[in-house]
Amino acid sequence: MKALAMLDQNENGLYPISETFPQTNVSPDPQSEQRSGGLRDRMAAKLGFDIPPLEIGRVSPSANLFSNPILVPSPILVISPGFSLSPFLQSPNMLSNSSSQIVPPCPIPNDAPPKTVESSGDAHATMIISNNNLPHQPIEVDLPPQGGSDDIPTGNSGAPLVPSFDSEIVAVADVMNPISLESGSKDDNKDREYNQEEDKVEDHNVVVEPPSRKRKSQVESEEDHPDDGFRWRKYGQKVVTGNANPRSYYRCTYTGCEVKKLVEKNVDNVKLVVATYDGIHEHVPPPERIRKSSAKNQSGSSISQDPTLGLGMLPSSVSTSQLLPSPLAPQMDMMQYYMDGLSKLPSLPVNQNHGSVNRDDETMTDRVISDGTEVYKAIRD
DNA sequence: CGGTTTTGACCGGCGC
DNA sequence: GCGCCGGTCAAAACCG
Repeated sequence: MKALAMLDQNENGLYPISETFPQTNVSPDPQSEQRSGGLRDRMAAKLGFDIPPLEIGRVSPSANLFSNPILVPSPILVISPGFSLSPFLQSPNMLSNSSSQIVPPCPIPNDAPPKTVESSGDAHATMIISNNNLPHQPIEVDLPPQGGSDDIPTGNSGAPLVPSFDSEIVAVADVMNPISLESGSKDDNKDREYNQEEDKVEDHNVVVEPPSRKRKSQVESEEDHPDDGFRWRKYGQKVVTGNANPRSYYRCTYTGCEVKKLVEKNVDNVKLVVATYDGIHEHVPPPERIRKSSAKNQSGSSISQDPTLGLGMLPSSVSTSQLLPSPLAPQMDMMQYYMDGLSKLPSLPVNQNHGSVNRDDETMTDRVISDGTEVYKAIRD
């Protein structure tokens, strides 16, 4: 999302939320589609590939997710299967480290070629981000099957409520320099195979349905098990071959949620935590965690800084009315959640120099927060 | 006291 | 069949 905002950066370096979050205009605005389309066109022009339109739907995610017929329908984002902003919001690195910088999903000038990375896992795409210690840090996100997924709830429009990781990641991979990560893992072969698939995608502009819903992220973290907004219960730990650092096994504690997470430290860099998510949360993060997140955000330390934030989560349905009682609450909560995420997004300098911190980063971030808050406030009012 | 973590044991898949 | 390995179980310990 932030990356999208960046792509639409105006000459002042600001990212008006009205364009950054065209879909946040919760009222059915016939012009919003037009605006969104305009932004989309500009982005598409910059990115060099066609971006399916974002759709705004008034659907009841709760009805789908929780089968509660009385809940007031709440506006949620319905992202077209062909495009989703979720990776940007979900990108832990984007939300985690104020000093980290994201390589935008578009060709950017750079003095030196980014550290080569390749998608890993059986269905991963790769995003390259940088950070002070790791100039180009990969985020690897597994791609869930597109469409036809039994367990991914869909809205009235049929678009998945669970954020889609497929095509947008592929799109990101398209315009970046996906290459090889020095992982040496036994998944490398599969990685290469999938890269070939991505190449096909690039050739034909067709999204290939990935076979796995696993998602893998490699993030920097001082913690062995960084908080990601969800509650996990550790059920095992094992030292696996090829890595002296033990691998920890976590299960989501949410009743009925089968999502699992494997966390292990990178062999080469213990500051890198590799988190592999198995499954997709079809529930929202614990409300207290969200509130805690907001509170912590203001104090500069939050779960949004968690490197693994959001992977495998369900941000577009965060605004279920189960969280807050007011009919307006769902919208507010969603907005707050997005704003929380936005507020933690570091600035996205187009000109990135090997992870060096843009001196204007903080200022730019502040401005973004300020603008976003103001615009959001205006929307709310 | 309820939830979480720890940790050794157990199980199934896979290669030899 | 055997051993290795990754993943899971479950009881005890720990913690707030």
